Amino acid sequence: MENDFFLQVYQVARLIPKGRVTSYGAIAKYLSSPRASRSVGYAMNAAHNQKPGVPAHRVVNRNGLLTGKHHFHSPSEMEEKLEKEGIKVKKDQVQNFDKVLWDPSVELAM
DNA sequence: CGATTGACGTACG
DNA sequence: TCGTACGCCAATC
Repeated sequence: MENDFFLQVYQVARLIPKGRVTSYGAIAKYLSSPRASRSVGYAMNAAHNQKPGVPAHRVVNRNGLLTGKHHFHSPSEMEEKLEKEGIKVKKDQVQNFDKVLWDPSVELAM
């Protein structure tokens, strides 16, 4: 359904498999708005208010950089969770980003 | 309704 | 290769 743009972002974010990450642009692209990467990040800003708990820590920028870690309860919580899922994070930078990258417009396809 | 902001992305120098 | 500028989309003031 054509829920709010925010809702779609949350839905996709929850679909991110464990040990995988995605980028704001990838989600935006999946929402038929490849240029709405900024809105995706904005949506994540409200993700804190979501009850289900959006795995925003699995969402990073195009560079695989944890740009949004500063918005978590703790700036280290993001990388800590990522490493906990098997993702290697080096100084806010996701290692093997291409390997752990989970693109909804590719994995979910169609 | 207009202006500003933001967890981005791409282009240009 | 690195830094700065501009554009896009949605929400908030």
